[in-house]
Amino acid sequence: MELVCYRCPARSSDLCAGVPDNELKLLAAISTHLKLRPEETLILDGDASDHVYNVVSGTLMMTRLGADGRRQILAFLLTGNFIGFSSDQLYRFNVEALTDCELCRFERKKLEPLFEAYPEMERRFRQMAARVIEASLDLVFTLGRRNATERMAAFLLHLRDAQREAAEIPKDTQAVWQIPMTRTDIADYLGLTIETVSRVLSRLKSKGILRLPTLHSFEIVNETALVDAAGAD
Amino acid sequence: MELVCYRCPARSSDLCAGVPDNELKLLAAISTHLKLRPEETLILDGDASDHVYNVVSGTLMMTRLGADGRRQILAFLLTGNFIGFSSDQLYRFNVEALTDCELCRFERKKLEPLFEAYPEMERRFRQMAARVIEASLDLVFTLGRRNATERMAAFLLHLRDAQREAAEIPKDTQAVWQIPMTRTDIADYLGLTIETVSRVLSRLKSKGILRLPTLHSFEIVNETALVDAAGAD
DNA sequence: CGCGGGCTTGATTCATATCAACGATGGTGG
DNA sequence: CCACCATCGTTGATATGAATCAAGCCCGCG
Repeated sequence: MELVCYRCPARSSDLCAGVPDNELKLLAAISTHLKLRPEETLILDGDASDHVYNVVSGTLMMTRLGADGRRQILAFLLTGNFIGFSSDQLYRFNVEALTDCELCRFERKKLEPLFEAYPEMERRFRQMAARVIEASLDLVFTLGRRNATERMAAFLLHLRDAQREAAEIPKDTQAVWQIPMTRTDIADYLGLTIETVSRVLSRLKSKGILRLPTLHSFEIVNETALVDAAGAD
Repeated sequence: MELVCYRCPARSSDLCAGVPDNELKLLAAISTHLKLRPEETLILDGDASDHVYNVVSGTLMMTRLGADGRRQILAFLLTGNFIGFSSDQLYRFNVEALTDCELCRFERKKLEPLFEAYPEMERRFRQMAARVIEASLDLVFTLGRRNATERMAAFLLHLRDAQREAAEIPKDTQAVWQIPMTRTDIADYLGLTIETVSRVLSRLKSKGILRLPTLHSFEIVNETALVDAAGAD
């Protein structure tokens, strides 16, 4: 049981990093493992918020649906990310798997006592919340003040950074990065249409800034130009 | 000294509500009072994040500036709101007063021990963080998926709700509400231009949905129509 | 081999930005 | 107290970036 946590790819996530190795069994005792296949739903808008999750592997997305079907993707969730901040008894968003996913699931009310026992864990939890706030505000800036090209460029750089970090790849490594989501998902994240996403990618490619070996991968050929295209910030 | 907290308009804010009356002196002991005049700066991008704040009265705004001067307002901060979530040693945003403001200032490192002593306070702090996350995600949806009219309508309803709550005004009261910010501020919050804001307001007014007694106040004449105009969500 | 879903590309439309002029309002100094 | 000016807001004309409408492509799969 302990081994599960020891070998967990999300061991160093904020949630778990606050617990010392020798106390990991406490975490393991209150957690259950969970696997999801692509398109499976983890949380539906309106679900009771009595469980929280840690992403062990895979990619998920957090979405909100407007009454008339408009969809906004609020966040993509990758290895190490925490899911479950809620000020209410109910979740007000959906979470859905994009790829095969492994998650760690905690009952909220069992997790909370640990915060009293391990102030370090609680401290990290707060930092985690702060990071989520900052990520949301970054997206606010992007949606409020960047044009289509800038949004796309910033998104790709963000995707790369997340994968770099998760895989601990050194900064100057040239690599082909994954795009785990569809064009539609990207559009619904960046507040654009699928056609605009496609056009902007084509333009970045034709300018020699990107390579797009497959629909779901990219390589940055000219990083300077891409950073430049991401613009103000 | 204790009296200051007892009579504080933000006594029931999340930060302070976790502390029982008889322990208020602990909060008072580590807090200092602060007044700001309109346009004064509380936090500058890059400032050390070693103080946090509670808004006692007045309105402030949290902004981010792009390299080329583009500005996005990330949040308006009203009575009872907390300022200071940061995952880092530095703040990555500005906070500026819109009106005369009173604030309560805490040293972060003096506040944190209270969380251990008062788990209820810590619990409320987490809830507060969750609310900030939800507010940011609401704005993400607005910027990503609503048109100019919908943004404006949603914003006005939000302004009303915040004031209603702060002043504890019953739900069906007809009233003139304040608009503490300029048209430029509204534009920079909603990801629009000042001209568009102006036009949308004029249209809502000419349709008989709003009254605009002064530049900085509004009255909702036809609430149903306004809610309708706010659209999907 | 044909079919379908996801994607790209092109033509056109439309919402909002931009550019430009004018109007209101509030503060200051004569 | 009034007149002036600066600032902020409104309104109109035009430009433009992205949405919408419309084919057609590509690749995996039955």
